[in-house]
Amino acid sequence: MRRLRLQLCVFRLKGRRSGKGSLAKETKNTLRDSVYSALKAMIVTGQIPPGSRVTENDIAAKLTVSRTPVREAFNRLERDGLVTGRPRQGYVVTEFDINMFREAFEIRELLDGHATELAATAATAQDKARLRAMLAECERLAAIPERTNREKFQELEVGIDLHRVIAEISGNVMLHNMLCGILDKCQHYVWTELLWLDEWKIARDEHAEIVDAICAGDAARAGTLARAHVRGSRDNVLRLLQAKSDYRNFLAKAS
Amino acid sequence: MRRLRLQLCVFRLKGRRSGKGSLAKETKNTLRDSVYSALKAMIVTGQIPPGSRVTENDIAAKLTVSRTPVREAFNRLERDGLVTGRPRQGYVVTEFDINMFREAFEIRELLDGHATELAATAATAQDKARLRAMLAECERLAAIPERTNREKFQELEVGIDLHRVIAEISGNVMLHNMLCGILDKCQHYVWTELLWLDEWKIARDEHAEIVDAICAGDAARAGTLARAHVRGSRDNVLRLLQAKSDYRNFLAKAS
DNA sequence: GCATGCTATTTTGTATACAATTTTGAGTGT
DNA sequence: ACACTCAAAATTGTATACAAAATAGCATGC
Repeated sequence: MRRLRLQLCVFRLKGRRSGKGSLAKETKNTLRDSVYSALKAMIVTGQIPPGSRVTENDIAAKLTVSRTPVREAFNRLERDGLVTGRPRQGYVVTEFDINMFREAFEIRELLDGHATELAATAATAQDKARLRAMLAECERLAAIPERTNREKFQELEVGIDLHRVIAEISGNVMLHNMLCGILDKCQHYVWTELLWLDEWKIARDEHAEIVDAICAGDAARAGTLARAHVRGSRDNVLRLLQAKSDYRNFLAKAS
Repeated sequence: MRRLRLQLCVFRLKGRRSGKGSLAKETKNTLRDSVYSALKAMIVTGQIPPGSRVTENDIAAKLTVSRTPVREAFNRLERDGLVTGRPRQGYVVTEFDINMFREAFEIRELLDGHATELAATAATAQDKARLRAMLAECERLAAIPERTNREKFQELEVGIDLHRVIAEISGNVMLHNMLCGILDKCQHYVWTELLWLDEWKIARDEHAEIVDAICAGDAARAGTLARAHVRGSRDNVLRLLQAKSDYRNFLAKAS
């Protein structure tokens, strides 16, 4: 059974402090929250790969805290679906499950579509500026020549954050929270499974169209575009997964 | 600030062991799970009223366990949105918030509608029998003459469970989980805020129509009915809340 | 050489002890 | 009578100790 070996953070996530060593008082919340954020960041970015077993002691030692806050963080992560734990067998980073991926996108089509409709009605001038700025940031990151995984990941993150922000603008807090939960999982999977493929590409044009519709206040069009975008993303991801699976089968047959 | 006084269970929830005294090995899972179930049942049924402050020590003492499993249960409950806790100020059973109620029903319209569509396609003969049995149970409970709150609550619970089962039949596990989370909250509110009103009535006929459509395999009709039913429930609840609010205002003005 | 059973280690589950912070309340001064 | 201060109590946050269970490794027997 693969055992976790915590690697140093390759890069920092904006906003979140991905803790290595003692997580100081940077985030002056409770330790539990800090551990939660740190672990979540490590999982979502694939630094702790899916399927790896994670023990409380290791994490506690790495982060130089006691097991208690680590346990509580694990509880929350389990609730998020990022780790799965059975009674006395510890926790495992949730493995990729193509069926769950399908389910997630099926729900996203509903929720994202609705959130985008609401956002088109509710967006203030400030909100619109914020969305446009995110698009610009995406463009900037995409235009960097010979970019590394770091830039690729940043582009992915901004692209997904765009949907989080749209959900926030919708004004329905519960909707926002639910979508964020789903997006965390998707991000985790996309990053760990797909980003290494050269063919990966964020649908920048689709994002731009959606933002345009929101800025124009055209709720119906924004919703339609968003739903189509989710379907497109799903198909794109499933296609890549298929290619990856084929490749693996090819390797297996060759050996 | 109101302090919690745990009351004895007035009646037991089917399936769940609502723990009073030491929660024995009935559920042979971990203590954390037992505490979680017990607390959740107490909150959902309003035995611990919204707004009451809940301290770890009280619960731990009542259930004769240490604070550790209680803390972990609180963490999960907070994640469910049934209690809200601020860093060093303990936990409070989430208070009723009419806006959150609106948000929940807005999302339910999407998710319940979709789940019902899926269920109409996916339901097996066994599933259909199960749904019909639940309807029959509802009828039976409704027909009891001079029924007490106990029967009223049971009818409510079966009526809500119907939606949980439909979501389960849909086959989309994530959808099922999300809907269950929302329904828990709604049940909690309906029970604590509205059930005392005589006008409260479950829409038995609407439920029957939905089940009929599912059994007929008519996905489109089932979905349409489900969405209309959710809207109807929302309007019904909001109307009752308005009446309650008016009543309170009347009392306040009179004094 | 392989399977089986036992022990030893690891790891989680629970309890308790301690620290830090917030709340409460009494007491004092105006 | 009211407000303010400070101390004591209560409560959560964290650490550690102990118990129970599961895993892993080794030895033994076939």
